Amino acid sequence: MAEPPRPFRVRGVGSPQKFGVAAGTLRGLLRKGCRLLQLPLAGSRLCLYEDGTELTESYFRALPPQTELVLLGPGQSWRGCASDIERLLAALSSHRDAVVEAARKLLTDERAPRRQKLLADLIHNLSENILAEDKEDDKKWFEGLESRFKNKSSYMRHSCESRMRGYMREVSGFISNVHPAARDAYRGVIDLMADKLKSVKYNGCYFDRTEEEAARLCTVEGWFSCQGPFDRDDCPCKHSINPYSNRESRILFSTWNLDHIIEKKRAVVPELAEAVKTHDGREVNWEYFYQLLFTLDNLKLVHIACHKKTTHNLSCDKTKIYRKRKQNHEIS
DNA sequence: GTCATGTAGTCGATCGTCGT
DNA sequence: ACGACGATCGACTACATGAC
Repeated sequence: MAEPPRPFRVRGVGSPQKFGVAAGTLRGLLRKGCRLLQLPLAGSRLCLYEDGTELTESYFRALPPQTELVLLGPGQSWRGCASDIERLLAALSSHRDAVVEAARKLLTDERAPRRQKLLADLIHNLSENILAEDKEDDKKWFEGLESRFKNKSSYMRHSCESRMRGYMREVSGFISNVHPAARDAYRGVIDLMADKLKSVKYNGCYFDRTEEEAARLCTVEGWFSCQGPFDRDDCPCKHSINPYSNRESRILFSTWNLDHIIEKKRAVVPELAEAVKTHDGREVNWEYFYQLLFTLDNLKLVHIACHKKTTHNLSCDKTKIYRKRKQNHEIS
């Protein structure tokens, strides 16, 4: 029985131009592709654009429609698009200073906003100094910051710490909304959480690229990836940023948010207030609330476009609000 | 408009370290 | 012991966007 034709995107090695080609079999697709790109059928193969895997008939049948493919003529090879990008980057960076200078010259006379943006983005991308860490090696990065900051990582740490302190402040500020009879208990929980926060240095490690891998949110070079909206597993736009790269990225990074999956103000803090009020002799599991408020268990780093300020409609896990009763007595 | 979600920055008090 | 200095930290201000 003949397979129904499915559409694919086919390009050659030499040019990025893509053609829409439909076929039901690998053989059929190859034939049409060769005609389009004027390649001999003998010795030509098709492979995945993404990683260069050569197609077999059975692999072909499993491909989703619109998969991007590269048609290889005899003797040609394709190692995947990564090599494409890397070739481009290598070509650019070997003439980096010259390219930047040329782009700057063009930009001074450029009036069209679209071209202005392209040039500015190019300059921006090429004038990064990602690896520089200390102030003397990248003075521009520190412009506008307090003089006490001497290296990039310590500033990034500070910015994370101050976010955490802000959360803590908000928890403390809620005490006026706590039932008067429960305020002492609430204060007790605040103190425990504050001590814990202090002992882990306000989780400043999340933004610090010099931290060990398990502790930081970024790569060792300082790249952060958007973790996507609270109700998704990934970022649909693949947002990423390296605030260590230049001053502009540093400033831009401040618009990225640590978003509480279970919302701090709508859910966690009110639940904590309720828990200390109606504990019925049970011990409030402050560590659970600590996790929700201050740790990556409940925090996602998101690009502002992935920050949904709408109600999340998530509530705390009722089974974790109180400590489990002790099964056996402690021996002192 | 108000309140919620976030953010950065300034100011001043306090703490800790270092050198005299 | 004392002062200088930087780091730390809370209180405060100001800003943006979204929901209602």
